[in-house]
Amino acid sequence: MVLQKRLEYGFNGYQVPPTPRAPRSARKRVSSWKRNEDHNRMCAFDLLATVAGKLLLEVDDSVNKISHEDVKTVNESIIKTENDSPKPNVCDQGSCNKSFFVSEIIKGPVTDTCSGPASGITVSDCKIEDINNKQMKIDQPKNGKLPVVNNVDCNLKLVIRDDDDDDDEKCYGTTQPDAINNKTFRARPCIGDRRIRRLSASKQCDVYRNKKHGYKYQRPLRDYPFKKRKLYQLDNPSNSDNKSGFIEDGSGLDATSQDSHVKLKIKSFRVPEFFIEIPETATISSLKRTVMEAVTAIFSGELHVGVMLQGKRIRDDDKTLSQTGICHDNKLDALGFTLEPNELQVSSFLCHENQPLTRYSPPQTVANEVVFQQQVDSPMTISRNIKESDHEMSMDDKSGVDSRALVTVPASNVGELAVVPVRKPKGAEAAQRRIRRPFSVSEVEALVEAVEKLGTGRWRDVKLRAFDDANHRTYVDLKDKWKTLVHTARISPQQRRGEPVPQELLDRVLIAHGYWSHHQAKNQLKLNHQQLDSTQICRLL
DNA sequence: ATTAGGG
DNA sequence: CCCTAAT
Repeated sequence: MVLQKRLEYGFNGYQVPPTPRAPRSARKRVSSWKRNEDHNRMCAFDLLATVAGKLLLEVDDSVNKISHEDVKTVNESIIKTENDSPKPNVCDQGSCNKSFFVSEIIKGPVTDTCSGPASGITVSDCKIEDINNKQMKIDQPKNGKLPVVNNVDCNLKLVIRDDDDDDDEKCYGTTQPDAINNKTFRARPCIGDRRIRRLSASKQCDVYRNKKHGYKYQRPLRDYPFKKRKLYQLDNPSNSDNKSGFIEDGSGLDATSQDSHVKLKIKSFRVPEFFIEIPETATISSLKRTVMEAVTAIFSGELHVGVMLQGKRIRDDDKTLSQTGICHDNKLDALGFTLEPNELQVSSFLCHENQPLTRYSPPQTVANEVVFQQQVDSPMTISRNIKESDHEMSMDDKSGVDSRALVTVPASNVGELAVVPVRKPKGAEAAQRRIRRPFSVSEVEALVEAVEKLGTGRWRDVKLRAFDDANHRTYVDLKDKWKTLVHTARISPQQRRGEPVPQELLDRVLIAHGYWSHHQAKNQLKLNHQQLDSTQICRLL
């Protein structure tokens, strides 16, 4: 179709670094994530392009014909200019999964739920509003050539917090556009056993006129790569009243809370790049509208959110946040342990056109994807200042309910759009490797101390003694760490890597190791003697 | 569920 | 950290 021809969408902007790093061992598991997911998916940008194309249908047909050649030229120019592949395709190289990203997490104290398996993070109730509180006035494109809009940057702010109950209601009620869109952006309160709280989103699109090719948005280069933000604790419910919906810092937050929820703040939701064609005679407002609609399309269906931590894909929905290192560990804190701030990235949003809040249950999909979906009535209504809505991340799921069954994608549209963000079952999908969390010196100290007392054969006790509250440290971990500690203590300091462990501790390690090795040997002898004795006794009898 | 070790 | 045989 002509339309398709005219639609050129590219993606050569920033790309999230490949999640799977070089495998560390021969037993490496290739991240099946990408492999499994990308294939049958239409990337969000495809959809955007499609939507944009539909918008263009509104333009007089004759106009389209007239401008066809120009458009072609424009696209080619762009390709050339951007030094991209001849046919920029967002979905190539599986990059479409990385088209969006959100980062910034607010880490809050966690206790009770840390011990339980978590089903993941659920996000919903998304609102999109013009960050500048401006009402979008859109004019219909008239006629003329078709400029190209590319590099549309969208920034969204998502806030996930554990504020209790009805805050969102308040929020929704306070603003006008929300009253209208309330339903629109309302997602289901629950996805499986995950409870959904609120999420705030805002978005802004900016466009500038490209001298030759029409309108082109230019993303600030300084924004690339996306900034990394540190975690900070947040525990002030009043923040939910923050009109802006943003928490700028963690000051004044209660870090002592025994609350077991993690505060997650998502900021800077960016669409690296995509192309939209509009008539060159389009007005600024019409351009805005087109862009808005295209972007809106992302939210018109469902969004699939991938969670990444420290650049690694978190695939196991049942992994608690603490296990992934997101949680704040009070005990460790009390011990003076320092947990590295973790960065959480939520990425890979896919949308499905014309899929308003429908859901079906693909038996074997999206095991590890957080899904939030929403419905958009009219792009026109999407604007205004930022609203907030929180989402609770429920980690107290023990039901074993398969959250995968809650993924949302109308089967009917699956084939049509080929966008099914469905992950192949691929048998028992290998569990994701845990996030590496190097032992801090204080942890090592605690470990040494415990081992000195308990010996090297009672790792469960060691765990209970010194790492009872460190959910991410299993007794196997402790055993492994001891193993490496012993090794570290034996090699020359020059060969050691990572955070240097005080020699004093290493000395203690060697001492304890020697001592307990002896001990164990002695015990073994004892046992052997006892066995012999009993055997002899039996014989005698 | 733990332990113990190799990978 | 992972994987697992052996307890």
